[in-house]
Amino acid sequence: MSRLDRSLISGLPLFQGIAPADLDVIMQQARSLRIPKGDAIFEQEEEAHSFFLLLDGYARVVKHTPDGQQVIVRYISAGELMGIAQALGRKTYPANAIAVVDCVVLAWPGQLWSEFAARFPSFGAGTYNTVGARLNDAQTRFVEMSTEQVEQRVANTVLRLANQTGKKTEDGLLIDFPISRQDIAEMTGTTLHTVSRLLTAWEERGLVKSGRQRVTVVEPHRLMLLAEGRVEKS
Amino acid sequence: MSRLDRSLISGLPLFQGIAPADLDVIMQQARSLRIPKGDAIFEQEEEAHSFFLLLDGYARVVKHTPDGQQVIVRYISAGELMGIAQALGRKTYPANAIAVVDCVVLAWPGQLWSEFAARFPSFGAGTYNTVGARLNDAQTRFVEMSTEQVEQRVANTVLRLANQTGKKTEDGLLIDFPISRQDIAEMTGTTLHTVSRLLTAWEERGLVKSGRQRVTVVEPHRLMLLAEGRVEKS
DNA sequence: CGGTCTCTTTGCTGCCTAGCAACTTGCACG
DNA sequence: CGTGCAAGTTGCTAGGCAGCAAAGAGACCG
Repeated sequence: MSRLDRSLISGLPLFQGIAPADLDVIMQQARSLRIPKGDAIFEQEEEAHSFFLLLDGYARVVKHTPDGQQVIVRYISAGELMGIAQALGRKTYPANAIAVVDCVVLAWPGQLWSEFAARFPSFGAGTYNTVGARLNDAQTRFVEMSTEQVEQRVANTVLRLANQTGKKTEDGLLIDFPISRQDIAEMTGTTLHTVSRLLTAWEERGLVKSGRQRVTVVEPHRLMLLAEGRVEKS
Repeated sequence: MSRLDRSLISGLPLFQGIAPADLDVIMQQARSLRIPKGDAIFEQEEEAHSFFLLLDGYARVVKHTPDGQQVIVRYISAGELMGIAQALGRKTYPANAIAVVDCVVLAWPGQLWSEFAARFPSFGAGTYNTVGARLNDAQTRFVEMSTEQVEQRVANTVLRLANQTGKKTEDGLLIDFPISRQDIAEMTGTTLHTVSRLLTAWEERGLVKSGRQRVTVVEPHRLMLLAEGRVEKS
């Protein structure tokens, strides 16, 4: 394991207002892990032994249903906490986390969470803001699933991903990690076939460009109108 | 306003381990409100001035979509906290809360939340357990919406409500507050017509009994099988 | 550079369930 | 005790989208 320097985390909002000496203390107790693309960071039902900070890469949070289907709950970007079951009094992780690309994560033993939160109030508050945002997000997506049809849901999801991770290219906003039609289907409660048809239709209208494991939003504004159901469907 | 005694809250899990004298302090800062059936306790987008404890009754948490549809996010039972936006760093309430029957709530000014959490760690931890449970619930329902068809979703929802609030009657478990077909539809992303058809079909098979604003689960076990999709549909 | 595997596209069919409309039931209120 | 309204029921139709199947397109590997 390499030496862990506080500079890895000192720029993150979560650690603002914590003294450099304290950051060193925090880092001393962290382990750094490299997770190859496709490997699990933690798994559903597993005992929550650690909590994690994603330093680099992207991770996918996935829930499995009893009958073997899977649903993508969210994507995690670099700088975000994950696996914070302890903060919510849970004994096990509620989902799987899979590295979408090669990732670097920091891991701390679970019982340290409450210690950190007590010693560094801004850390605790920051975590709970994250939790609040995720709860809000989960409910928003539940409302979407309840009230919108597939095309609007897929449009909303693509827009969210582009906003969360989009990299500017000459064509538009490119989603920054490999994402298949199947992945988008698992986020929106549809099938890869339907997603494929939609992306093709959108591409013909100039809204997006897409290819193998790749989606670029060309015209966010028009796609947003479509997501809101205020224009003709494909 | 009537005198507020600590006995109103001393039995709740949330306040276990807090000294009677401290409970008195907590109660001194509370206002007690009676909310008639149908009135709002707080509203979506409104500034989060208070947080609440439902002392008696049931409340419905509802989100409105921009185009005027509404979705029922959850029901709150007596003894639960609600409107704890402050705990998650939110400035406004994320949804409406409506009294489903005449309710009694305690309200505290929002800024007291962090004070309580700091002085009474078990209170803070209890809140976050609640938040964790709600996040988990929201994600579970999202997965259901993604992977199950209407009949299974309605079955799951009716079972959850019966478990959460069910009163034993000679027929079975009766959901303890008035709930219409439309309400169930708004929890499951379907229409009142479909809910009506399902309840009728279930009643013919002896799984439930239902009437105007009333649902009784007669055979939870068989309904559960149906919810899991392991038996023939109606 | 060819073979293979995964991802993607696309046509066709069928079913679930939304949407509409008309009718019935039951509760509340004067 | 009748009247009115909200809640519930039910038949019919249509459409959105899943499911299946087969072919096409990249990417990776030896």
